[in-house]
Amino acid sequence: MEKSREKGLKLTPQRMVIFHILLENDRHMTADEIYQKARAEYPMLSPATVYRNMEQLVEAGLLTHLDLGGPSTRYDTNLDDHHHFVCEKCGKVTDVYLKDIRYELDPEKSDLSNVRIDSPQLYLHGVCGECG
Amino acid sequence: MEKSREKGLKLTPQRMVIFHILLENDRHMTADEIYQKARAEYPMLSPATVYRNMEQLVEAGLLTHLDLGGPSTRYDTNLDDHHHFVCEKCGKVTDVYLKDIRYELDPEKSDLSNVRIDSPQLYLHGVCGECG
DNA sequence: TATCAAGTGATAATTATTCTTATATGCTAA
DNA sequence: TTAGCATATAAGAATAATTATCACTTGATA
Repeated sequence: MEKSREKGLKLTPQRMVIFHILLENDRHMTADEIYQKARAEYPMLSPATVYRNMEQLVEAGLLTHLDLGGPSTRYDTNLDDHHHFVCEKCGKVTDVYLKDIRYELDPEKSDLSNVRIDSPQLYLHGVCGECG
Repeated sequence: MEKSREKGLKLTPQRMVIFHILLENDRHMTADEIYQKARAEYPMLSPATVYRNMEQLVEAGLLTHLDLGGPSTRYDTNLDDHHHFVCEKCGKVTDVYLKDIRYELDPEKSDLSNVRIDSPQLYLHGVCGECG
């Protein structure tokens, strides 16, 4: 029975709390933000558990990293093909859906002929409605 | 003489060393990488001085932050209008110059009509020639 | 010359994260 | 049914990156 090689993620109470937080909140939280909220439901939760679980969820393909400056890694629960707008003032992140994106390299300055591009990610920086 | 209100950045020896490092090296260094190289030239240099100066240079418009996941902030000395390719394997960052970039929002899902967009930044993730 | 802003090194402190260790839990094989 | 293993955990130590604090220096300015 080839069963033993599976490394399944068990659905522990801690994970259920984390899932719950992820479902109820903003899509672009840091591990610490999740930890802070989760302790309300599960006070003995340890930060290490949250950090560990977040990375496991990334590996399992349920989350992705979001790289927006700032000290802490953010996680994105939105797995759709999308992009981001970031407000420079308040830091709020908004998902941006595109119908189309196309870009043309400047061949004199950039040669990407020998690289494999997986995913173009567009980050729109600016000032949001509330701040501007 | 309206001179006293200027807050000039003095050209201290420490700053000269930092400039020197910035000119001679990769365009996407972390503050610590710069510190490590700079101490060779100026052993009593303090890390705080490097971190402090890097942020001052950003404020002065001579550098920009580069947001590429990973633990440390990177600084970009290239002020041209450009974008970045990041190798997922080795982490190397390559400047990408575009002749043109255009994107079309999906109006049903994204409304950016009340935001001001300063700069679209394209990040191309993939695998570089050496790694792929 | 007294003053002051800018700048610095040393060090403490903070933040974000990871590691370590001892322990728990539930499945699986004997 | 029970030993053993993989998965998981809390707690706290440890680490890395960065920032804050403080006392001191320096060069320009009033």
